[in-house]
Amino acid sequence: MTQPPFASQSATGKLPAEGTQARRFGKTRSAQSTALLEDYVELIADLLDSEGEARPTDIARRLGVSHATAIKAIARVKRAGLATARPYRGVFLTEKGHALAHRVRARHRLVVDLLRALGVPTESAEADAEGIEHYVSETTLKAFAQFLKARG
Amino acid sequence: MTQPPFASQSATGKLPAEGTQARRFGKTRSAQSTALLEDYVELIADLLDSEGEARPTDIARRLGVSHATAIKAIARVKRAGLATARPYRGVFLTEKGHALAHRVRARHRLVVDLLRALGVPTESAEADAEGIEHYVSETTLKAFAQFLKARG
DNA sequence: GTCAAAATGTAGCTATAGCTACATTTTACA
DNA sequence: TGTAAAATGTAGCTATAGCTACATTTTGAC
Repeated sequence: MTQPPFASQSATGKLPAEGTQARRFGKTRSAQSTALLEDYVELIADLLDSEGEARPTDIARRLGVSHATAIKAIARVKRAGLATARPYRGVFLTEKGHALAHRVRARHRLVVDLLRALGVPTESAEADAEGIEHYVSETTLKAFAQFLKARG
Repeated sequence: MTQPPFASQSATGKLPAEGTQARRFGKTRSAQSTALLEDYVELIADLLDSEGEARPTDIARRLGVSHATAIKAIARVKRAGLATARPYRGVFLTEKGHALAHRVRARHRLVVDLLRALGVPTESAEADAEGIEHYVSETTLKAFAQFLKARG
């Protein structure tokens, strides 16, 4: 990692209250556990739309993991009630899975649009959004939407 | 593994090229592995500044994890060459650790400042930044700084 | 229809990150 | 100074996420 270009003026060096900080980190950790589910559900939805089916091998290739890893993750997605799959048949989303995919897609687009509005090149915006999107709260999403609306 | 005949990725244009998408996800995954190191290093630096020492119990309490979990993580931080610690003595940062802490702090402040500039309430900005900051590329950071500078 | 290749599934390994329970060392104070 | 409490460290459990290697099922070419 390299040096960020600027330091801001709002540095106080003060730690937040213990409980507050612990709550924040805890939230961040639980967000990590849902990030994978969200990535899989979004990709399954995309594949269903564009290919008509979502196969483990395609999912694995898209995510850059082995098919064994993908199959295990798909099992988790199924356990979470987001998808269904029968052996040697494709993966399908449940109602709940479709709903999540819809939310995740909208959020992804909003994050990408915001980054681009701030002058981030499309490639970087898409790449960074992949990580960022899982950690953006509803409150922050609303602020993003407001900002984009305000500036046309 | 060959491409199935129907799996042309230009079908809808919704999905990025396979390799591109796999690279993005891979990057996101490796960012996750460094996120924990960054969190610990930043907190150790903060504690060293404000308390004069960084003790495992304090670190654990701040992060909202058990002290055993913190000690294991500290071992990882040491293995990464970012900190030193002798049994029953506090944790200290190496040169490398200090440098990382500095970069991580600057990045954190920049992300918080940007969110606030976009109208996100301070509480949400601080909380979301905790997750977001680990996934913001240098390119995006530069865009953030530029945007903040432009609007004074 | 057979049979090999591709896809899918399973087993078992590593490493991380969390936990509780227990052991050890320091520290504080009566 | 002794001893109990606090802090620290260790052991061992769960679960996730990755991998390779191998087994099974489906598919497709002939």
